[in-house]
Amino acid sequence: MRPEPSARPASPDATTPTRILDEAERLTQTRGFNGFSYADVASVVGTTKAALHYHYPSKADLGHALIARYADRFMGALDEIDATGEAEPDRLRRYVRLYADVLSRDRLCLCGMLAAEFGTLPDGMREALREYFARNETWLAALLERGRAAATLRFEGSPEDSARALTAALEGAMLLARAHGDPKHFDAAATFLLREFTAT
Amino acid sequence: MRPEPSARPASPDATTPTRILDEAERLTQTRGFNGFSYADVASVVGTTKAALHYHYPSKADLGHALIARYADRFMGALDEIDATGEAEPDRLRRYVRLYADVLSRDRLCLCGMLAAEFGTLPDGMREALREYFARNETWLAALLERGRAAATLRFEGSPEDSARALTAALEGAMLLARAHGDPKHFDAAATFLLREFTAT
DNA sequence: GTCTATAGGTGGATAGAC
DNA sequence: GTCTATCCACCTATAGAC
Repeated sequence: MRPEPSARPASPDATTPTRILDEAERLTQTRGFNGFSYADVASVVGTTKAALHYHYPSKADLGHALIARYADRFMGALDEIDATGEAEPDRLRRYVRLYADVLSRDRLCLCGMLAAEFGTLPDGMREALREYFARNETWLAALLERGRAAATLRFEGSPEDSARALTAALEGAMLLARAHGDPKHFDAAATFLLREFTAT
Repeated sequence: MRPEPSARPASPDATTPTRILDEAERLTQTRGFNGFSYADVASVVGTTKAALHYHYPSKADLGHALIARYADRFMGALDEIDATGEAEPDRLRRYVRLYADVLSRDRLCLCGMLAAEFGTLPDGMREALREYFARNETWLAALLERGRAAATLRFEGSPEDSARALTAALEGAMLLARAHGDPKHFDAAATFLLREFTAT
């Protein structure tokens, strides 16, 4: 593969499995799960392909671990948003910012990337992906419903459908912002979406 | 690779370059540009890898041809929409239906798929992709602007930003509908978006 | 837990006959 | 234009020493 500009481990003090996941995650978010090899990860982590296979015997195992950790972190971030106790429009803005932060680090959503590679993923990873999006949308739908009940958010149709549309729009906006080479395109799309839900 | 259920050429009477493009297009839309090989295409077309390399010397050449044909067809479809002379809301519905039709054939937008693989694409294909989305959004922005002027469409902000948000949402909705395994998720998102633009 | 070495397969691409 | 045969780089994965 074409080597990345500065291929250095992001967290040199972490344990090996963590450093492997860190780099595999970065590569999946930038090049896709099919866009990197064990050799790519090993060269950045500073170890060998065999060591990777010791921690993650098959690439499907690695992929499963990637989704599990990413999902845990994301759900953790949602818990933090809930813990703020803010009103729904503010929580919604925080939710959108989660995506913007990923893009600002020149990455795409790990699961959005994997969704694009859905046709080549092993069954286990497919199921984990569906689970991720389902939990994501369940949380968002609950937020939308509370907001509508409190008259601070406005939308027609079911909260579930609106949550799915919003998630899809954010994933697509990340995708196209990167293709355009301009993160501001994401912000414009995000502004548009937030306006639709918060307009009086 | 895991062979597809029914691997038969879709257009057995067409010329070889066309049949190659047909199958490469199908594979890109289902598995991604990095998710298939010349051998995969050759086996379905009923020829050899060498014959493919005769028509498309490198995979980048093949990719460029894929984008060019897809873009031509898509812009042709936009011309047809314009030729109907319908009001903007109806044209917008036709535009959304273009995406739904692709999904109904168990495919994703070719360029959306390539956008996800952006990090691994050669420069020429990246440029062609940007061009595709730019033309797409220009057409859509013009439609939105006319609709707003005629008071048949409603949105805030610039037509360009709204067009980008809409395109992104449709691309993302295709992606997630496939991951969920349910095309109805796309329809729900499309309904939501159309309602936002056409609500009185 | 990490290494060297290598197996076994597939990737894109080419040479040269027909 | 299409074929057979082949090259070489790279892929995932394993064996076995340390």
